[in-house]
Amino acid sequence: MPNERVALPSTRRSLPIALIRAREAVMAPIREMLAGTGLTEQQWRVLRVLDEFGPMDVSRLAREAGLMASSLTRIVQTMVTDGLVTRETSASDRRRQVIGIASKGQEVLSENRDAALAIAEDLRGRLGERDFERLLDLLEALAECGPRSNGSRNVEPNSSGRG
Amino acid sequence: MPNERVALPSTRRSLPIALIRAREAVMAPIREMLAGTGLTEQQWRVLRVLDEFGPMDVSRLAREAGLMASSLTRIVQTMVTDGLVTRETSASDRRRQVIGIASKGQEVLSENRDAALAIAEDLRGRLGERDFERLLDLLEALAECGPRSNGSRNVEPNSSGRG
DNA sequence: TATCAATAGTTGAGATGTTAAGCAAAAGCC
DNA sequence: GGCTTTTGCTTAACATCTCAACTATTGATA
Repeated sequence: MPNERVALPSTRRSLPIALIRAREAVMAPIREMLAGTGLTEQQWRVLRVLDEFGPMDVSRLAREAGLMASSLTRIVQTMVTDGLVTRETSASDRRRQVIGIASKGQEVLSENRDAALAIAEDLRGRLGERDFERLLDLLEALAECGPRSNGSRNVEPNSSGRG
Repeated sequence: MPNERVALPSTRRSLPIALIRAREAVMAPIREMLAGTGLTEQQWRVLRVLDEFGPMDVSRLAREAGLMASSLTRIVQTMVTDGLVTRETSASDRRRQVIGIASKGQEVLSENRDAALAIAEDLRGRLGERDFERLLDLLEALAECGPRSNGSRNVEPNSSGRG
């Protein structure tokens, strides 16, 4: 029998779960599109960002594509091997790795541009122009009120067991 | 240099990326809360669902918690080992595995209930009551128009009445 | 009864998410 | 210059995601 003591908000109206379900629905057609290319959804995002803004270092690429730097390191390694992107050390700052689109990456983008556009417009149509924009605004507001609101970095020096 | 041929929507207004960023912001305080417990965010969701609805089989648990059945199999295995949940074969259908909360799971829930409630209310406050509800409605609508274009799958009559 | 299809759950493999630790280059300071 | 701190990226370890293949049970069928 469910616990009645404090009544947490229902998981049916839980933001974490709702965000996961929504992402699942949004990604379904994109994954279907990518199935024929051998790309993962993350690799596709990397190409999309580089296509929009041009070559950039790993840090910015991670930020723009919504990926963690540690994940991106591995993703880029695979993509370099597959001829999708290029990677070279920056001349002005040898710490930075500048990532750019390689020929095969351009091919994949060209071949899937129309399909991707159709998927985006279909989604926009289903939700409605107004709700679509409102949703993006709300998600952006949500992201803003998170980690970057201020310092307040809670440092708990614990590390209890659980190896 | 960016490709100009068709102009895909900007990644700055991309739903997949926006959803990931929003989830990141929402999960940050929850992860901080869970850091002291040794639970992952998925394990916490499992406990939350079982706490709200009581024992259930793996399929429904996966649906309610927004997890894939294959992931849940492994998550439950770990949680059984850690004494967080129980697992027993259903008497009426031996294919089904019924999952319930174990004593240690109840403990974790009790110990973190207040903190979880505070996090949820803080988020609600930051976004504002109206936007918070609107966001949940929009995310639900998005999830509905995804894999099953069926529509009308809504169980609750609260859909989009108000402005 | 034997058989086939559907369902519930599990497992395997490869890729990503998450955290912590590590290294090299750059920036700041004496 | 020599020293310390910060920054950018990488690696390691473990958990999860995703897809595909698999087992076991159930239900339908002849």
